[in-house]
Amino acid sequence: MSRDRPRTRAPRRSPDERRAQIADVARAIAVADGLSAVTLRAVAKRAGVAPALVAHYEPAMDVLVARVFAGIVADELEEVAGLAAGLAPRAALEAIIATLLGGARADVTAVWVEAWALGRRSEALAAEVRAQMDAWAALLRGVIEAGVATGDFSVDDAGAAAWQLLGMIDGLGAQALVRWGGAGERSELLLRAAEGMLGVRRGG
Amino acid sequence: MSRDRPRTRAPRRSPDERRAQIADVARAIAVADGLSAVTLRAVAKRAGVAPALVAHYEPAMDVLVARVFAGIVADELEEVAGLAAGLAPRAALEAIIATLLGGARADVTAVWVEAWALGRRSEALAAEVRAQMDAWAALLRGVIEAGVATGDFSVDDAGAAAWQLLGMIDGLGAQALVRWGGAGERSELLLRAAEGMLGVRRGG
DNA sequence: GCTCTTATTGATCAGGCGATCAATAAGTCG
DNA sequence: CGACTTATTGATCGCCTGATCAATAAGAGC
Repeated sequence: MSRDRPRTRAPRRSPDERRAQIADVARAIAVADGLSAVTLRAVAKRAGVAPALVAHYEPAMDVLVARVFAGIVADELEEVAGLAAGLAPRAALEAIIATLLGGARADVTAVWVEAWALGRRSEALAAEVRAQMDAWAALLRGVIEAGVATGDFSVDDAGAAAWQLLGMIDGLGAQALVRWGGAGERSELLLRAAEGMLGVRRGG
Repeated sequence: MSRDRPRTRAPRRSPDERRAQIADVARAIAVADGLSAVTLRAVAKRAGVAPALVAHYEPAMDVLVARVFAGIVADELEEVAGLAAGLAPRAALEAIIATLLGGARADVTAVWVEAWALGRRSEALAAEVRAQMDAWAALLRGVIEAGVATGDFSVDDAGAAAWQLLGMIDGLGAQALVRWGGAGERSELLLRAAEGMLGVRRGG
């Protein structure tokens, strides 16, 4: 009951354990309340530890924030990549779009938007944002190139198309944070737009 | 040279003048350094006035921030609407996309992204974001409906398509903040995507 | 059980934020 | 010229942020 106020000194842990705990706590805060809620004191409080200890393990908070962002986003990428792995290009495209716009991912999208905004003032975060965008674009480019190879897609520059598709996905996801038409309708329309961009033969 | 430190009391102005000056200064700060840089003290400093005076005219800073956001975005909307006013649906679509993604609008896009993020913590701003998104969607819906009427476009739900298109534009604009392929290529691909979504007969 | 390494902490600094209020001074009106 | 309205200010409060450092105590190894 009175456990939340740390009257007692936090139990001594190995640096690795403590580091891991801090990372976990920071991530939980980011998902729940946004990247900007990942502060020295918030992390310390939730970890049941003095603020100075967090500062000890994380000498610069913006680096921690950048790492938290990277972790969240990379996990989602991995999940989606696994999902699309065995599928044919058209099916993979559909699966990716449906998954990302399916709703229930609003928290990750919020993290993206906030990272974009905060990245203007944190070089560490900005660099990580660029890296994660690269990774996503690479995934999409792979799918598009596969589709070009099979003849499903017809596009000159797969890399450019991948960036474009990524932008469209991000934009619609962000929009969903504020206003939602039905999720089904959203992915349906985006799929048609993507097909138009990728030169899919309609009804194929 | 030493004018930036206001050794002397600011000249007395009529409330309307002062209000207008504060609004102007706040807007300039937002465009240059982002919405989150619009603080009581920053506005006061740049206006050459004591912080308390700004607080006097703007009892709640988040309301000022929301108003600044609305002003910036509404002006852009008006500009683009005027641009598309006389054009046929296809040409209007092209003009809107080319203008918004043409580059040189990175500052406005940054304001959008930041408003999205900050809106999570400022109800005043969130409401304004919703209102401005509504206005943009209405503009796009008008163009789409006109296109459907002329037979240029073929789409079931013009409203849904408008939201979708808006999301795509926002996403690509935001993406351009971080990474840019050529601007020309960007609008070209988006146009194709939009055509796919709107059911444009290719080569028409 | 004693020693010694080190994980942990309290205190504190320097800075930023929004907001409030009595005091001041600049004009305006009689 | 004097009185009065009010635009403007300085001082201050309370809260937040990241960061630093000497002091403390927990636990491992001998």
